[in-house]
Amino acid sequence: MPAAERRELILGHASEVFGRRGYPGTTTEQIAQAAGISQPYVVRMFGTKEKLFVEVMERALGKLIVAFREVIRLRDSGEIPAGELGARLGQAYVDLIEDRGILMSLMQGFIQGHDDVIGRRARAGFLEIYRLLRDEAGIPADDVRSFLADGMLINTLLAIGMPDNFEGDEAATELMNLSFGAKLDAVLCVASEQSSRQA
Amino acid sequence: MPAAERRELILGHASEVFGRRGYPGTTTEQIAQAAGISQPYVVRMFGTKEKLFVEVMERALGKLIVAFREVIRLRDSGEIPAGELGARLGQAYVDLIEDRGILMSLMQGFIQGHDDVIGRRARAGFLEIYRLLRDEAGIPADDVRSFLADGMLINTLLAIGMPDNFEGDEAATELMNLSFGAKLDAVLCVASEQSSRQA
DNA sequence: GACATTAGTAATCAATCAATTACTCGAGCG
DNA sequence: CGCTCGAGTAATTGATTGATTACTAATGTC
Repeated sequence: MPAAERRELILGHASEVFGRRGYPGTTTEQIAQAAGISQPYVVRMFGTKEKLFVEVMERALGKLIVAFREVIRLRDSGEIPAGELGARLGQAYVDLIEDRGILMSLMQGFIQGHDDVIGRRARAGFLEIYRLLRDEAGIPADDVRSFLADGMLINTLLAIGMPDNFEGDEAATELMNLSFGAKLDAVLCVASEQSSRQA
Repeated sequence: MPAAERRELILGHASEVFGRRGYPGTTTEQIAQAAGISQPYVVRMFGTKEKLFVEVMERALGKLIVAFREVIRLRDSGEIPAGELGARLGQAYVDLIEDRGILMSLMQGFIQGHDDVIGRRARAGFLEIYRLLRDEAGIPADDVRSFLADGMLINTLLAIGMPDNFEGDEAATELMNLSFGAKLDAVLCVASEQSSRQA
């Protein structure tokens, strides 16, 4: 397999494992197994575990930005009404759950703020999103804050494993309905897929 | 020093270190150093690192619940107007930042959802807060969701280290002003204290 | 004044993990 | 063929880490 392809394959699996277990909680061996290759090859391809994680974060941030920019483009070209911008951005965010590694590995980077390298990149990334929504999308600052807050709640619910473990709990069901809206079915579908893949 | 007192002292320091570095990223040695005792004693007092972390989470959750219940009591006894309940609860939450370990160790537990023991406890704790606000405080479900979202954004901003590294960044300053409100000064004060303590 | 009991520590161990080294295998190619 | 180069692994290593063991020093107390 050509190196570029293998690289992207590793990044995809690393994204998932890092997203689930966090940066310090993930071993390069776990990533190697997920990608179906040997541990030394993971290290060799990215230099260090830290560099791999930073690349995973950058890839996730990139996909998030692309998704948001596409919605903004649709608004600018008049394909969607300006009043719907917020709802469409929210929809774009929730859609990203389908590749859960994207949102989760980003979140895992966010809570690694104490780390010099990862923390710096995480803060820059977070502010990049903030500016994108405020300046490029033209959303009022406090609405951006509120939008980001909703996103962080979604991230937290995913990270805490709520979709995989809410079995019949009335409060959990209600909270998830309110947080994920119409996308809830898709979220649960992904959850059951991932549970079975893990087993 | 009597064991009970030492225990609480260790829990306090463990809360801070776990909150900053996360569960897998923290060593029992780091906690021992912070508490000024030997590493084996930390392990002996709590059995395992995992049990210590669960106790840290439980302690943090307990303090959060006490703070919220106090606000609800003030509303019930008429000492604060019912219309101010949400604002007062928000204030109570932001006040907790002064012991940053409380919010951060809880957050570190939330993103450990994949772990059987910690994840189960984290989910139960999160739902406990949800029910407290909805049932005991009587807040409409979607307002509770929104309140929790704001809390998760605050947690994320703290975890990402924004208060310690926003130096002159216009976007970061604006976002923090919007998120922490009047409490921003106190947040930054704690931040500088912790930075100097770390050095 | 022996004797527990409590509050700790020093030394060490087994396991884990990221990283390095030294290889192997196969495809292209002159 | 002989030879290199890209893709990959097996074996190993040095450092870290949670946990265990075996101790010691102080504090009552009968």
